[in-house]
Amino acid sequence: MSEPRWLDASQQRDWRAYVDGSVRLTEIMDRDLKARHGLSVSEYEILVRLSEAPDRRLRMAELAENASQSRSRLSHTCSRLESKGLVKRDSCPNDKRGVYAHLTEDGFDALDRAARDHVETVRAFFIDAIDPKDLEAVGRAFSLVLKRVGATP
Amino acid sequence: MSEPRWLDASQQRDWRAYVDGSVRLTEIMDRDLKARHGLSVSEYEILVRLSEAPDRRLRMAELAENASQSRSRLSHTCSRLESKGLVKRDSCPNDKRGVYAHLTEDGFDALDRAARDHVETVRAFFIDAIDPKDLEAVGRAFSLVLKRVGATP
DNA sequence: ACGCATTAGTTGAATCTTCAATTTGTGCCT
DNA sequence: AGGCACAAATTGAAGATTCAACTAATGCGT
Repeated sequence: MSEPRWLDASQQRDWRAYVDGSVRLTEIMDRDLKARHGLSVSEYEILVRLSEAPDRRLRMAELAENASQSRSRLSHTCSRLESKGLVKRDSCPNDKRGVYAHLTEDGFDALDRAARDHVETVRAFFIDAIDPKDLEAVGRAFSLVLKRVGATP
Repeated sequence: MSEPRWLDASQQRDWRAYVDGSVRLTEIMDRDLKARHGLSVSEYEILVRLSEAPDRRLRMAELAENASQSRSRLSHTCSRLESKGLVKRDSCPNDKRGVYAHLTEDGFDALDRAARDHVETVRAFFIDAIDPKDLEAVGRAFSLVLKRVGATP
């Protein structure tokens, strides 16, 4: 019941800048991807992680983990992606409970096209907006956040 | 149709760290606020902005802008907050189209309680995880992102 | 003062996400 | 082998968000 340790003025400013900036930024990314390629950011992320996996396929649970999504959400989103023909699911030989999601050719092509535009947006609103030293600091900062969060399941 | 300028390895790392870190972080904030106070992050943000406004009230459009939400989303969310008794809306004397949203006493109390816990979570997973110099860099970085994004309506 | 483009805000339907329950299968323990 | 706790994935309903359409009021230009 003690008085909480409030943030000091500069911590407050930094936290707020991050909160506001990141909300606006993802909104832009989302609009852009949706308008130009009909993909939401979370669909895009799924395609990215699959494209980087060996054989372009992953177990659902692993994909959920990589893409920072709940399993349920991934199931639903995968169904949509599957009906668009970008992803295919089939069952896993070893573990009969398991399911592999993998990129189709169309999925790979769609990702390739989307990524070309997406990278320009990332540059325009993030990379090019930030001083290179600060960008490295952002990287360090969020790696540590990630670590901290990861230690809390 | 030219080859896009892909990110170099360290830009890639930094961008990814941010994307993953921020998704996980907001997920934690959301769970925490919801579990302990029955508020989503976006509801919380609305209460915060109202609490800081003169007379604890704002026009809907201004509130939407401050809280980085679409007007439509704000309308829906405000309806929920209103039915919880945390916010009240009444019409604006000058501009008959206009609506003021303002914090109720209950709303202020709920925010006060939530903020005390929230600040601890922000510390635990963000402020305390990051080197102070890097935190400042994050603040600078996202202020610029915000500026860049703001110039694009 | 009239007309008309613009702004404030809300609404309902479609879409997406979360939550809790369900199904199916694994693997340990005895 | 039988029983049982646990893990993988999906499902459907409830809740939240987006999108487009709508109402109502303002204010500018003539």
